[in-house]
Amino acid sequence: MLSKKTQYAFRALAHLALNYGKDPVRISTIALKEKIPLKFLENILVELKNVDLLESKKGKGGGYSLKISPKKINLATVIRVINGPIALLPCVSLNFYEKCTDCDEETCGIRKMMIIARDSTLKVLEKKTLNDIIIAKD
Amino acid sequence: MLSKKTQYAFRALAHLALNYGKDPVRISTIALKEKIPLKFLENILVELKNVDLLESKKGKGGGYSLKISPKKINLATVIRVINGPIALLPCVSLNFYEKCTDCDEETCGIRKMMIIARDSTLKVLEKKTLNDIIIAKD
DNA sequence: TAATGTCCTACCAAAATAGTAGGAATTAAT
DNA sequence: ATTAATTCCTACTATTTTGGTAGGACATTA
Ligand code: FES
Ligand code: FES
Repeated sequence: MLSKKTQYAFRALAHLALNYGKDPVRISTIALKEKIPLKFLENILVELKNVDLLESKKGKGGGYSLKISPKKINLATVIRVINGPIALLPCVSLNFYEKCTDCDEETCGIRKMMIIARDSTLKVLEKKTLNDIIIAKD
Repeated sequence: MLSKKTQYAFRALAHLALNYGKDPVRISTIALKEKIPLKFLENILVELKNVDLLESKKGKGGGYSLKISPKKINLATVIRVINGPIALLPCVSLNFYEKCTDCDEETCGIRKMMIIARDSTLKVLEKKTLNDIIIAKD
């Protein structure tokens, strides 16, 4: 399951997606509207900014906004930044690969199945975007 | 990601699948061959027994064996028993549903996307079985 | 009744999760 | 220049989950 932090990230990003092209939105506004703990949200938004999904402006009239179009931010990207690997096992992760201890990759049937599962999941998560989230509301 | 415990469970089950129809296998044998901590493995096997995937025999000549055919044990079942929910959010879990706090299910676009992702993942995990794991070795 | 095995209860340390606190840095308006 | 508004940074903390271990009770077979 995704962490609450990741769920918060999605809610915040969906909020910002609705404001794409408009003025920046303050953290406090997002926290209030989306009911996310303020200081926790601060951490999340900075992380998203550090990977260039968001941009920020300080001082009066400042806040956060999406750096790129909601159509170009897919769900897999967000999950990887905030939550980590999408694959079910480290040995099948594309972005966070680690060798399984005491298991031989060549002959491992578990691994082969988990590759199939991963590809099936990724097919959805890499195709669906923030834009799909906000249009799905209707 | 799946816990190490779940990965151990799969390794043990794959081992037992290869012995399906034969004599029961001792915990200590599985622990040794699959390199799983013995006492930890005990816990795992008891859990799998409690949901009727395994059967056990005590005393000399005893051990564990699959209670049903490896073709009838799918990966989703194993994951749910040892690891918990497969869905990415509590609000889209079929077997471990919980309401999201501060999020309205009717209008939530995040939820709608995660349902699609869940179905895609389940399509694989519910179709693939222990038998697929052991034949995939070749 | 002794040996062989599973089963049960309880405990433990390390890591991850879900935050909180306090202030520094930057920008904009006065 | 000063002040107010806002993000940004560092660090701390409590709770839960993970990944085990220990010791013996219970059941089965020879
Ligand atoms: S190599 Fe990763 S599970 Fe076997
Ligand atoms: S209802 Fe579960 S994420 Fe919105």
